[in-house]
Amino acid sequence: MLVHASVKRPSTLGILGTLSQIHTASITTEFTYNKGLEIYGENEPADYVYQVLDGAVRSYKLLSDGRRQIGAFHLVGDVFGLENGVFHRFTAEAVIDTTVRLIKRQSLERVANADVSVARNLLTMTTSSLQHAEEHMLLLGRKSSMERVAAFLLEMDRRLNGVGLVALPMCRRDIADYLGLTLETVSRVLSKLHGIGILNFVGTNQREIMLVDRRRLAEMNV
Amino acid sequence: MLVHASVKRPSTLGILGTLSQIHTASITTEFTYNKGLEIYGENEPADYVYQVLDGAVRSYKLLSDGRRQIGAFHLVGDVFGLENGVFHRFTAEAVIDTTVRLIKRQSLERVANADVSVARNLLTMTTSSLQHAEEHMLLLGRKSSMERVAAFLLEMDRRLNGVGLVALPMCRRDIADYLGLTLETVSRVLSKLHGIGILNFVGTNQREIMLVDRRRLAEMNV
DNA sequence: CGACGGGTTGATTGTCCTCAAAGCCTGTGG
DNA sequence: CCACAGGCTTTGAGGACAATCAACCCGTCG
Repeated sequence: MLVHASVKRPSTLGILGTLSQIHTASITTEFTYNKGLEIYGENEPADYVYQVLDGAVRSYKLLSDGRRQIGAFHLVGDVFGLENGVFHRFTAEAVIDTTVRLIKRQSLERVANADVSVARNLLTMTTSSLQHAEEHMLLLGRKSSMERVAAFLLEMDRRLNGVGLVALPMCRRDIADYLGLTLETVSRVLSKLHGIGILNFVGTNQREIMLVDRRRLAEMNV
Repeated sequence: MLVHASVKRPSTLGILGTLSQIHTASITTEFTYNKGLEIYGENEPADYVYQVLDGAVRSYKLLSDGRRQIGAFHLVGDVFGLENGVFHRFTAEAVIDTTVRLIKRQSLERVANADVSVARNLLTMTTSSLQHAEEHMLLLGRKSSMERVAAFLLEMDRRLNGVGLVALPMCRRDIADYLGLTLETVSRVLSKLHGIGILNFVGTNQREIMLVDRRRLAEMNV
């Protein structure tokens, strides 16, 4: 695997496209990370805020013995690395080859201090991260392996257009570390869901999943 | 148990005492909830924001079959119910008799729209909730029962003044639902920690805990 | 006193983890 | 074109940790 990151064309878009209020000359840059590359590390200075243009990113924390908890996957369009603080609280890595747009945190803060609507936008994005984390605590604390996987598939379906055909960018281990399970358990549950006719595997690798019966899947998600 | 809530003296303090920027005439009110009383329910309109003046509050979500995940305990000084949205995402209940200060969400938003420093304060509070949730995902997803209880005791010690004597306001079931365990497991782990000389039970009920060896406790928290 | 809420402890069960092996696909190099 | 290595996934067997079910204890309060 190639292990390097390449700078692409700089641009002067509204901040991360999402904070469209800012049409001042805030310079944003594009950057491509190869699969597996670290974008930033936990406790590193949070100098930039990112948006996924193509690909997928995992944000995770590690325990000292290597146990990993993925807090979120960031898909196309998602903003991540917005810490509202000096340091990153997660490590972020490219799940597959991934292109991001980035902007200096300082530029963002400068504008937010002057413009209330931008500040409110930062608050909205932070709140939606919080909401996701709150739902995920419920999943991690109280749901069975079956319920976790069902919730995961429905979340991915929703976020990847919701057409019932889910092309997962991440491997079983990533899914497991997101759901607080082992990769074997994830694999077993998926096999079981396949066995009872709720999903089918499409194509050659096992990452493309057709949700045959989303109603029944939703029922498993309590 | 008495089941009623009583209004106390209204006051015109800076918003919740915490958002001290607001010395406008934003009316705040005090209110007392008896032990076990609901302060607001999940999905109810979020008309007020609260601050604990005395007592303790639990915020939780329920699954349809009654499984409960407590997302946070709110202790004296903490602000809660700040949803930045129209609806509450948790149910909040008084763990013990609890007095809160409250302010209308609308007043808060009105000021935040005019004053960037207030908006930034809302963002800071939301960010610190997010940070707590992120740490808690790691705990719920990847830590053993021993590690969870150790983390809990250290968190409570820190938030209740950090003198090593922890007077827990909540019962074992609340702790369990916060840590993603059963009350029996919590009890067993506490007994074990007592057995190996890390903590002592003080007084007649089992809620007052002396942390004899915080260093060793911290080591269990990975 | 007796009921009740809260806590501890014991016995057993069950879910998920661990360890292990094998299959499949991709890419690489002869 | 084939052989082979490596990454990823599945599947099986056995084990461990926490859940479940149950009994009992202790204070408090009516």
